[in-house]
Amino acid sequence: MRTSEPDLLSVGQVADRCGVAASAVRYYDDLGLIRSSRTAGGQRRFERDTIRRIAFISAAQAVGRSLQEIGDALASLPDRRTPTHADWNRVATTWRPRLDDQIERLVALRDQLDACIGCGCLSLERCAMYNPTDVAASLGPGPRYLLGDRSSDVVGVDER
Amino acid sequence: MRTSEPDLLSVGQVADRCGVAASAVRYYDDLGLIRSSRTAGGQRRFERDTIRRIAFISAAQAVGRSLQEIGDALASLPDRRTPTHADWNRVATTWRPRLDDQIERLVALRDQLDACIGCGCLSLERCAMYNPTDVAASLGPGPRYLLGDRSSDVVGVDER
DNA sequence: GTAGAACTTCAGGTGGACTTGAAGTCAAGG
DNA sequence: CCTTGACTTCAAGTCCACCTGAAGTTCTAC
Repeated sequence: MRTSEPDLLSVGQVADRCGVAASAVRYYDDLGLIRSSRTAGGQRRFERDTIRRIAFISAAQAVGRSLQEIGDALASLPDRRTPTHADWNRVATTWRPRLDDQIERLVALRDQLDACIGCGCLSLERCAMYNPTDVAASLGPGPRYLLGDRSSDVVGVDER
Repeated sequence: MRTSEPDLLSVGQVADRCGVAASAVRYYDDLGLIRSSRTAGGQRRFERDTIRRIAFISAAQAVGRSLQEIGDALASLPDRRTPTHADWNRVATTWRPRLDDQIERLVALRDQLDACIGCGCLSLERCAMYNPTDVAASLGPGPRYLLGDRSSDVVGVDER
């Protein structure tokens, strides 16, 4: 049973606090997204700021970032001390433009859907639907999109 | 060699025009997301409006929709005739609120990141980072997020 | 000191969206 | 008619982000 909350947290404690599975916590640890020390018996122990790192990981995943990208971002956090406001602020600052970008693209897509599907045009050069390469990048690596830029193929043919 | 563009398109022609792989086109066909007829020799042939369907599929995937969801949406299109403006409009209309919602959540996350990481607070009850369940749904099924709602665990503990 | 919850590693599984390769068939230009 | 590129099916492989289960070990409250 877990009672008090000491300075170092076990896998299960971290998992509970972050709302992720223990297996995920171990996985993040194996990937180096979070750090752990070990007890004499070999069990993982985490600093309390690990919770914040995992919160960041979850939020970042929720907007489509891969663990690879997230790891890159987290790499800018200090390894040997608890991150300060300034440390986190640096991470937030680098990500903010990406979020802005993503929002922009979604808005563009929505507007295009209205203007384009709505009117049934889908005229090839102009249409976001038909030239989705720029949109594909907006969510980072989710499914592979395979949207090779075939603009050379796109001659203004009426699709009816 | 593909020369003229007849009324019915082959897998390769559709793939080229849509910027997706031929294997993907076949896959969509197998899933019933697009329709095909067959030549005497058993080769697939697609109507030209298939291009539009695939454009829709690609765009929808790019914003995180699964093929399942996309299939559901496309199911409202007529099977035996080329979709009209009104047909597509119906699809656009049903999806618009979802896009709006998704945009809203992203904006909220961005603002929270500014307010929350920026200031270093991450105070548990208030923080979008720490209570990301509502955000997880914003991109549909991508990676599984596992963000079980543990708000009961979230007692205002100072994370330092 | 002991029960039992929580931990360990490791191998293998899952799901979605395809891709790849093999072995064979079809279509169209010369 | 023949070549060649494009097509066919089917089985198996890939990638990511984990999950599951087994078999064994550690931790902690009593």
